[in-house]
Amino acid sequence: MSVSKRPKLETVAQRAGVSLTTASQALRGAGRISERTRERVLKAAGELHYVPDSRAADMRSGQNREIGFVINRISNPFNAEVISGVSDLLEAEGYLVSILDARDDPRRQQRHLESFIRNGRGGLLWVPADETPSELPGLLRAHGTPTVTFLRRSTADAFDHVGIRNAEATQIATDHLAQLGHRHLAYLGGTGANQVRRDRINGHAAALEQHGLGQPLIWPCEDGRMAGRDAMTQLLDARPETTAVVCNGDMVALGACLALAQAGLVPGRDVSVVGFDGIREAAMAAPALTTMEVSPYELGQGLARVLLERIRSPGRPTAVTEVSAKLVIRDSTG
Amino acid sequence: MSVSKRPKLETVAQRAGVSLTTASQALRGAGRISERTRERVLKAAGELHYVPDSRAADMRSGQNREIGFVINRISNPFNAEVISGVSDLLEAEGYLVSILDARDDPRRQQRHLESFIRNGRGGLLWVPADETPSELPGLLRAHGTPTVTFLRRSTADAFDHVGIRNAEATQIATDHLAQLGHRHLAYLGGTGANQVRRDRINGHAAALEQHGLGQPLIWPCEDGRMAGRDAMTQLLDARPETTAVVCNGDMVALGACLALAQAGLVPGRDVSVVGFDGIREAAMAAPALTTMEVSPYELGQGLARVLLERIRSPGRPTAVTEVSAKLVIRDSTG
DNA sequence: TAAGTTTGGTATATCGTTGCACCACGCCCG
DNA sequence: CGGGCGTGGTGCAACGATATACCAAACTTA
Repeated sequence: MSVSKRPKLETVAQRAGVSLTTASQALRGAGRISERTRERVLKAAGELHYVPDSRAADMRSGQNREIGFVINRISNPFNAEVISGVSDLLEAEGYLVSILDARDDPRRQQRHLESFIRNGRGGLLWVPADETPSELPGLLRAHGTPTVTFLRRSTADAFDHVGIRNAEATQIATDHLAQLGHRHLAYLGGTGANQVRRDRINGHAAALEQHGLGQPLIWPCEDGRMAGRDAMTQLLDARPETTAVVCNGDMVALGACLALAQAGLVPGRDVSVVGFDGIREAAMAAPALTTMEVSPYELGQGLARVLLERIRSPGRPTAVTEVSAKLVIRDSTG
Repeated sequence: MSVSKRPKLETVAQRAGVSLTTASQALRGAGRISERTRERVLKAAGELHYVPDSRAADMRSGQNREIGFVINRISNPFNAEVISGVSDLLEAEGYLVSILDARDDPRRQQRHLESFIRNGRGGLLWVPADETPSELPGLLRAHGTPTVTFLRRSTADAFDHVGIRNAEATQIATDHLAQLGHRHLAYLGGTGANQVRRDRINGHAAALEQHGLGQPLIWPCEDGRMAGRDAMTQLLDARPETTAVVCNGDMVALGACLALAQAGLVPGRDVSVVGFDGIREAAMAAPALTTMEVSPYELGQGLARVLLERIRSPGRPTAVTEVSAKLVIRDSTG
């Protein structure tokens, strides 16, 4: 089978016996075209499997309905649920959302953002990687790309932002544990010194201080179930007096529960575990996970809405939206 | 701050005091440009944060370095690992890979593919959803889009394809269990009647017959850990004589192990579980999962290679590549 | 020294589409 | 019957880049 070329508007126009402009208008429903002609054009287009080349169209019209979402670790359910929310809302508005996974690698992120600019997308949702070179925000601004940062703020806060009230959330979580009578807590998960984790640890520390429980015990680990399990196992070994952990994410928390079970301990009875995110599995796991719920799907929708507003009125001042996490008490604390 | 317009080549050329063509060539390293001039152009481009608009460039040159990957459920670690493999290889070749998650919804898939064609990507990797309207392959062919289907073949097999020898794999898995002495097996997971699942069930059935173990017991469920857990719990309840299950995926298998543990049973001692995929967690879980390993990351790289060949020589006949899954015996069988 | 060759650079057409100005025609109305 | 208007459509420039042909000057070479 030979390789067919992409059909173009010119061919459609010829087949329908009209001019290029008429064909274009007929297909778009613009201009003033008689019903009879429009049908002829539509028929010709259908027969040729014509689909307009929106790169050419966008170039001419200055429009662009492609949105990029640069995120890290799409396999994390929290991210996947956010992506669902973003996609559903933007697709309903006629946009195409394409996902670029930087996997927390600043170099990959850089490549993705440059490709993104090169391919002239209409808008960008971006979770900045931990070590983002400061020239990137400048680059994005210079191109006037409508941009919303998510979760982590870029150094230059010249963009709209949607995030979580991290300190507040971990403070509530820690307070919950303290009120249950726990005296030896730990903060489990996360690595490095990004703003999000710093805020969460600060909130944790503030609550500890409030209850007179001293300095926080920070136990870092990668994000993920297995990493959480292994870290918790080590923590149990090194600090057996620990009876409660606040986790940096639900996956880590689920891993921690796994470690407890393997050690013959019961989450929620012997050791309490609080998660963070509110992924669907948290509610279904056994034991069901107490967590600081942020409703990732809805969060994604909110994020998408902010981007739409930015696209529709580029001039407005940038806005920062922060949502509160809600303590959902289930069986992993007690 | 006002919204800046995207810098264009013309501005760069003016600033460097050269013609449009010279600027273009200097930036691309094409043509014959003196070192001195090239540096002037590069400097000007840097100062303006210039990034070429590859829509315009591709349009003129007929090139296109954007690849779309239409897949279902990016949160499944198997898919995520495949995506990593695909991205790493294609990005090294200078392509941009964007992910479109159809979430197994034929309508979403349709929208994504149409957007894809509209935006004129350079190549397509595609896991066809279960119920794919037959006009889609025709549409793709009419546009000459280099396309490789993955895992599931589209009805019209006019595309290159990379898949797994499914029947062979489940036959090996089932044989392994039969040789361990199991007599009451079940096939756990998957829904609907797609080709992949049918093949796997056929392989399972063939091995059963070979060992004189009668008809297969099919126990469907959605893909995912919690779904696998719940299905296994029901299976244990309905068919307590079952001592071994072949699973449609590692996530289901991990869920099955969860169900066993909750029922006070030990995977690999009381009931044997074989997974399918070979995701990283399979090796790290407790108990470590026996599985039919297909090395998703490498599989993704192979998939990307097939697409590259198709792009580089569009005329060659289409090829079907099938990889064998390898039985990796760990602790969940015995 | 005339003719060829290399070096460094420019002018112009072109990719596929849309925006805009404009035109031909028929009709209505004073 | 001339002017205004609505209807249906066309032609051309433009979006931002690259491909191609071409050109002027400097340098070889016979």
